[in-house]
Amino acid sequence: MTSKEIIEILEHAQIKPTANRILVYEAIADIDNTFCLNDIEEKADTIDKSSIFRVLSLFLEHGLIHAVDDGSGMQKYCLCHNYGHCDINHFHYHFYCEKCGKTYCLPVNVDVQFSLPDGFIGRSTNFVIKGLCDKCSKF
Amino acid sequence: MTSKEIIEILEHAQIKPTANRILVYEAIADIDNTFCLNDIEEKADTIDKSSIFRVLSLFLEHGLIHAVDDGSGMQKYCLCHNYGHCDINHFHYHFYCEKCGKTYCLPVNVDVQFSLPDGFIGRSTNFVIKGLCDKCSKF
DNA sequence: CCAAAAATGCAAATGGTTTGCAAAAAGTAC
DNA sequence: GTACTTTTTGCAAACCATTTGCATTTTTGG
Repeated sequence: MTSKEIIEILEHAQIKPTANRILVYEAIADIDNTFCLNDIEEKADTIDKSSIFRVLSLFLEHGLIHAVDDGSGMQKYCLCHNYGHCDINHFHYHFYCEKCGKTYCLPVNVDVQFSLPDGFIGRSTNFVIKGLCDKCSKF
Repeated sequence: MTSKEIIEILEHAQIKPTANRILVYEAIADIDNTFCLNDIEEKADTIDKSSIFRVLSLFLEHGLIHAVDDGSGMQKYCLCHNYGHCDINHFHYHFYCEKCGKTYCLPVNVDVQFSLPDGFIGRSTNFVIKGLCDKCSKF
C-alpha cells in the first residue's frame, strides 16, 4: 500500500495524516490477524509506545480498526476492512487460544440477528470463541 | 438459595465447599447481571480480595461462572445458569455501554452456527454488543 | 490427636494502559 | 517569511486491576 493511499484512507476517516499515523497504518495494513500495541511497537520502532497508543485509540474511535476483547489482559485490535463502515449484524469473528494466547481473525463472516431492549443502541460487536487452536489441540 | 443447595452445586462441579466459596457463591447467585471482583468484594466484605479472586478463578475453571470480556479493562463475570453445562452454539449475550461502563446480561439467548478451521476446538464463546444503554442514549 | 495438604489473608510485585508535561511540529493570520 | 496558536509527540511517571509469594490458618486423612 502506497503512502498516498494511506493518506487517502486517513483523510477519508477525518484523521489528519501525520507521519506517525501513516507509519502506524502502514504497520497494521498488512497484518491479517489481530495485533496488540507491542506488535506495532516492534514494527514501528521509531515511534514511542505512548504515541502508538494514541494513534491506535484515534483509529479505533474513527472506526479504522476494531477492538477485539479476548480476555487475555492485553488489548487486541484488527484492521477494519470496510474503513469504518461495518454492518453490525454481519461481522467476522475471532478465536482465542487459551493455551498459546494467540487470537486469530477467522476468515468467514457470520450473520447474527440479535435484538436489544428498548432504548439500547448498538454500535459494534465483539464475538470471540475460546478454546484450543490447531497447533495447541494436538498435544 | 440455602447453603445446602450451594454446597450441592459446588460439589457437583467438583469444588470443595469451603466457607469462603459458599459465601462467594451466595453473593453471586442473586446477581442477574454481570459482576466484577469489586462487586463481590463489597458484598462479601469479610473475605480478602485475593481470596475472592482465587475463588472466582476456580469457579470459572469449573464452569460455574462465565467470563465476559467487554474491553473495559476490568474482568466481568456472570453466573452460568446451567451449572457449567452450556451449549457453545446457544448462549446469552451481553451489552456493554460505552458511556456508563455498565455491562448488561441480555435476557434472551441466541443461536449462532459458526464454523472453525480444522483442528480448532471451541470451548466457550463471548458475544458482546457495545453501544449506549437505555439510560445513556437519552442525552 | 497428629502430620500432610489445601485454603486463606496480607502485602507486595507485575504489567499493560493511561496521563502530565515540556518540546517539537503543524497550522493560521498577518 | 514571521509571530502566534493549536496539535502532536516523546519521555517518564502514575495508575490500577490482576496476580503472586509466603506465612498462617483451616481442613483432611490416618
